Amino acid sequence: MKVKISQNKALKRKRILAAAKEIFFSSGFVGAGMDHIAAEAGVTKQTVYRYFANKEALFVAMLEEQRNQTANHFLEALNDEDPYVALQGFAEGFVRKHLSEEHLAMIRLLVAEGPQNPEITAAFFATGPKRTMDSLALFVQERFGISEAEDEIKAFLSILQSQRMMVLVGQMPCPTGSEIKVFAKKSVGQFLRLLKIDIC
Amino acid sequence: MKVKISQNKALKRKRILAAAKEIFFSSGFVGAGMDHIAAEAGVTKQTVYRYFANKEALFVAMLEEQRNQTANHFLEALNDEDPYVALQGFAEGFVRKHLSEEHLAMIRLLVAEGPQNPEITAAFFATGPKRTMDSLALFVQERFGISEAEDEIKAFLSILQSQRMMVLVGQMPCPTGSEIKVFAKKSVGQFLRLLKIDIC
DNA sequence: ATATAATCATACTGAAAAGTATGATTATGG
DNA sequence: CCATAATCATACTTTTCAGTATGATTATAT
Repeated sequence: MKVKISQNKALKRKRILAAAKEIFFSSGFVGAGMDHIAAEAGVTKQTVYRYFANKEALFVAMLEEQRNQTANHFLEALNDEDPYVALQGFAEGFVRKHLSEEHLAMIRLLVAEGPQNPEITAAFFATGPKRTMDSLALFVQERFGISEAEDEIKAFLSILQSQRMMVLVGQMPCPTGSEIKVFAKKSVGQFLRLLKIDIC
Repeated sequence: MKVKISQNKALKRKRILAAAKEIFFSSGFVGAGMDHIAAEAGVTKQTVYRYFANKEALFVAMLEEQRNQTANHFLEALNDEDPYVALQGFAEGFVRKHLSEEHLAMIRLLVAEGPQNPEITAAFFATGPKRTMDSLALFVQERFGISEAEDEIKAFLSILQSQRMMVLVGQMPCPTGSEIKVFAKKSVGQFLRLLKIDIC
């Protein structure tokens, strides 16, 4: 009983990329096997090699796919009319994203394979952080009338990202949703203090 | 005579561990070959296996060795009579260490192999950060009369460590000595602002 | 000095995994 | 309906590498 499967090439490509993501994320670049990826995609190894020249090409294509599908929707929170609510929402979303399983797995891959392929990691991180920085700079300019706050913004983002490193390195377990809320609130408070804004 | 034996054995062990460090750091856990390590140590593979049961045992032993030989001498800077000089010295030493080639290589190894061997990374980071936190807590208590500054200290250390992540991930090149100085100064200023200490 | 233990040199085993080959089978387009 | 391209199933090649085996050689111990 063969179900008629649409042999759409783009679909099959996506299936292979999804399987590659699954396996690369869970096993790392070297740990992932092409047979394994093919099986996960419900496809033969030869089919994988018809779409991608070799393992590294598949890896890079998968990173590309991932980067294109990843949206920084936490920036939208900055549009809230109340600037403090906006910051809180941003901080929460930012931390949540940077602690997501997908993001952690990606960081692990990039940190591990980074030295061998520096251009890959550089490309992946080229756009994201810059846009976040710019959005925050515009935000503090418009809402608080503060310009030249680059150092404070960098510090803010550093604080928000600190848990990621600790989780990556086994210093702490991945925090829960409510723990993230508390942490985000504290961090926003520290950001405001750095900007010399007294909230109370 | 017994002493002489153990000295020779200990020496050979150290040579093997040094070679392992070299190769593991430059090639990663999987990329490092036992033949390669043995050659680097000027020893036969069988000798390596006489001292260490297998690759993973050698890896763990190497991490242990590294941890024991790594001193947090940046803590000594906190003893300076001028608290601002003390903080500046601490910050500089802290950043410099966390950007050293050795430390970066170690982080890469631990982040990459972390998921497979969580206990290794946990053990490695068990003592260091805690002692640093405690020393800083004592410092602000004694010098500034501030207790309960845990959140601010965490933020300070997060800021100081932020460049490491960026370097690891290819967002920025490893900063020079003078750039580290400038960065440390800025960061100390932000720490003081978080503590509500007005320096000017 | 002689037995014992450590090291050397070299080769082998076994497993894993990337990539290839091939003939059969199935889908697709004209 | 037929030709062509894609996919399947399976097996093979080749390489790499951890770990083992062995016999020779050197150091250490009693």
